[in-house]
This record gives sequence, C-alpha cells and structure tokens, in this order.
Amino acid sequence: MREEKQKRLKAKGWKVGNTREFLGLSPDEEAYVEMRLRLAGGLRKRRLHRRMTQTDLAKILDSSQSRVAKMESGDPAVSLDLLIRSLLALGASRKELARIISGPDSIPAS
Amino acid sequence: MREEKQKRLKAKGWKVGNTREFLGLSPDEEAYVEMRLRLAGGLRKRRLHRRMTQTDLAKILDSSQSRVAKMESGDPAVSLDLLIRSLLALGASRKELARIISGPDSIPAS
DNA sequence: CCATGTTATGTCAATCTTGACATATAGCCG
DNA sequence: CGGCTATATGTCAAGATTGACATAACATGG
Repeated sequence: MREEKQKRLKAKGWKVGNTREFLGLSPDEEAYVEMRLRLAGGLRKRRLHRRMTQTDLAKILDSSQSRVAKMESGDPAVSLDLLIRSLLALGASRKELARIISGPDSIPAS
Repeated sequence: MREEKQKRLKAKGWKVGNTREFLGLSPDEEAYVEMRLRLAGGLRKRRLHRRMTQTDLAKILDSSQSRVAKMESGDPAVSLDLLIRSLLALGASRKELARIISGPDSIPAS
C-alpha cells in the first residue's frame, strides 16, 4: 500500500535471494509476500504431483508457459488473483487454499 | 479462466442477488466467487469492529471511500489482491485470512 | 422539511496485469 | 558434441484494475 514502499518493492521486484522481511517490510507487507510465495510453491507442488509440464498447465489455464513459470517463481508481476485461480483450476478447494496460505501444506491424499 | 465464462461473468458482473452457483458456475469458479464474498464480508466485519467509516479505512489504504465500498460489496471490478492487502493492512494475519477463506470466521478476540 | 454523516454507484485516465511470443538456460540421452 | 524437452526471462500491445471524483441513496437527528 503505502505508495512509497510499493515503489521500492516494484523497483527491486523483491527478487532478493530466497526472500524475507529484513528488507524493511512492514508486518503486513511481509505477510503479503510470504503468502505469494506459499501460493507459488503450492502451485508448483500440485502441478508436479500431477506430472504436468508448465505447458500442460498453461493449456488448462488458457495461459502460456512463460506465465506459469512466472507464477511459480513468485514473480511480483503476477497477481494473487491469477495464482489463486490457477490453484482452484488445479482442483484445490477453499479449505486447501487456506491450508496453503496458513500452514506447512502437503498434498491432501490423492 | 475459460475465456468464455470469464466474459459471461464480466458481462453480468455476477451481481445477482445474494449470489450463488446455480448460474452455471464450474466448481472452481464457484469457489472463487465464494472466496471473494468471504473476504469482502471479512473486511466489512473488521472495519466495523474497529468502528471505522469506509473513509477512515480508505485513508489507511491510501485508497478512496468508493473503492472500499466496492470491495465490501464484492464488486467484480475489485481484485483479490486489493481485498487481501486491505485485510492485511487491517492487521489480519495469514492464519486469520485462511480462516476467513475456509471457515465461518469470527473476529479472533480483540 | 433540512442538515449531516455514511455508504453506493458510475466514470475515467493512469497504471498494472495479461497472454503471446522470442529467446535463453538447464538437464538428459545418445 | 548435437538434439530434445522443460523451465526461465524479457518484451509488448491489449485488456483489467486503480484512486479520484461526482453524485446519488440512505439513515438519523433536529
């Protein structure tokens, strides 16, 4: 939010190694970033679990391989919207999403 | 996703009374819509709990009263990103977000 | 009835996100 | 080494979202 920080984040794209707070993120900014990373990881985990390639998934999503790659890498140029809709499209339920967001996760038993 | 349905949703804006599946939504579309509504409700609940007006909240978010109104009404022209960042800005934790998404909710004890 | 405070709805230019595409990198098999 | 498949990275026009603003609708208290 706070436009200032927004800009700083955009500038750096918060690529930064394996990414963490210590960049001067406020608590809510940190939660936001962490959430994205969790969703990104959840997406990759689910895709691999189904033994799909990024290209396969892209087809399902009516998107492109490059965008899937960006999603999974937590690229800041991808919205939470897209991440979440992708997970839903992979069959994740709201409850599973909640688990991904809050907890350690795990694929719920095939 | 499925561009077709996307367009249909946009067209109608899925305003539709108190909103539900029976519009021909696929399971993941339904989950998506329901999730938005939950977040919207969670936002309003939290704002009222703090006895803030939409204008007060808008200030905190560096946004405007009208956008807050749209968020809380589940307006399709508002992104999940904004809803979620707003909740985080109101102090909700990832775990609380997860609760809002998956469960019946409740303000966690002031 | 008129104020006043709050929320709803519509519009629009600036900004951000998207899918598509090109291209690069990495791993693997012969 | 060259092919092959999967993934990563960069760019961009088309489209979606944003904050701001105007204005309407709705209460509540005189």
